[in-house]
Amino acid sequence: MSDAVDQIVGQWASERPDLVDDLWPVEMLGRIQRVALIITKEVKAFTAEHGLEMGEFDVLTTLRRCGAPYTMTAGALVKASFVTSGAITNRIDRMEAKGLVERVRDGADRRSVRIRLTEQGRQVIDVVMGEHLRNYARLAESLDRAEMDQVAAVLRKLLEAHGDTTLT
Amino acid sequence: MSDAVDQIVGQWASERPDLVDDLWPVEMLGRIQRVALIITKEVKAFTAEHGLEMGEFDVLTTLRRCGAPYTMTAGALVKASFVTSGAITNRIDRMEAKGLVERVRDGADRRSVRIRLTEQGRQVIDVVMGEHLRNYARLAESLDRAEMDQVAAVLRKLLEAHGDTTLT
DNA sequence: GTTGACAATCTCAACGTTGAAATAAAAGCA
DNA sequence: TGCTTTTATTTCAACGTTGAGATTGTCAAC
Repeated sequence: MSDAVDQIVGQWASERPDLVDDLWPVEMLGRIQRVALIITKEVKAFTAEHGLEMGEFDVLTTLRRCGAPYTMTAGALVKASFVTSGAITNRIDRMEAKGLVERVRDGADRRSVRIRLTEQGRQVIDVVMGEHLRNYARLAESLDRAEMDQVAAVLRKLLEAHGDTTLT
Repeated sequence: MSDAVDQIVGQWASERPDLVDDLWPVEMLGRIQRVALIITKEVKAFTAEHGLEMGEFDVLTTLRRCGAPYTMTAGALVKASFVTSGAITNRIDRMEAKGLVERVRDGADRRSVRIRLTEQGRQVIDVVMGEHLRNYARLAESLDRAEMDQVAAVLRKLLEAHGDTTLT
């Protein structure tokens, strides 16, 4: 069988025969990009069903999995995400308005702001996370576990090489 | 060794032991998302060095690899991309102002617009594509070819399952 | 030929992010 | 104590995308 990347590579091979020996990275990286776009669209649709932006869902999961009292500084959320500080400020604004998180000014260092999951926020993410994992499983159901393990192992190596090793 | 996804999965296992048996899709899909974010940032930085948005680069490659006369309708570009018609219109506007493409109204069906690579556009993409492939190779240099082939084969299967099999 | 359904593209306000500048507080040091 | 540097967050205009609607053109049926 063949997918869209096979066609793309085939077109390039026809149009730029001088590049045929350089097309091999596209076979993996091109597919990673396309899979990511498809998965992202699916996850966006999923979170929208629960009234959440993907970025808001990301903040909820980050706060929840760090454990009680479900609190991180704004700066820590920036480092744990792939977005800038301005984006985090906006997300917190929206989520605070929704009652999902609250800002707590730290007495010790009043520059920093602690973002804390509210009880409502914790209940929301505890429900949504379970469904998210079921949705994730559905998105991967065409593969068997051995195949997924192979991909995971290689991509772990790639992430390590790019320094993606810590959350903070 | 361990990466950020190992830590994320470990946190969830601690905080939600009831979900441990459901976390396995994160091992693959979570890593795909993170690798894609890293690669996207790198490619954005690369195209910016050549004065191009990533979306503009995408249009250039799509037109170039379809072969002479390097022409597609706006609708075909929408289908070949992961964005809406409004985004394509804006991209074409910008690229036309830069002299990279030109709009040619079709005589046969005047609703449709043929987008054609200009000579300048073709020269730009022919240079940039070669460098892009070298950059791609650099981004994947921590892996050997067998590992990449494994990932590519599994992701091809996943893309097929999600219907990502044709360009148009 | 006129009508109505369909198709291709463009328009535009709303949205989330970026990135640099502004604000405010803490820390280092004379 | 004063002064500078550094750190944490917020502000804000510019940017690209979305998504619904408007515009314009085609085609089949009558």
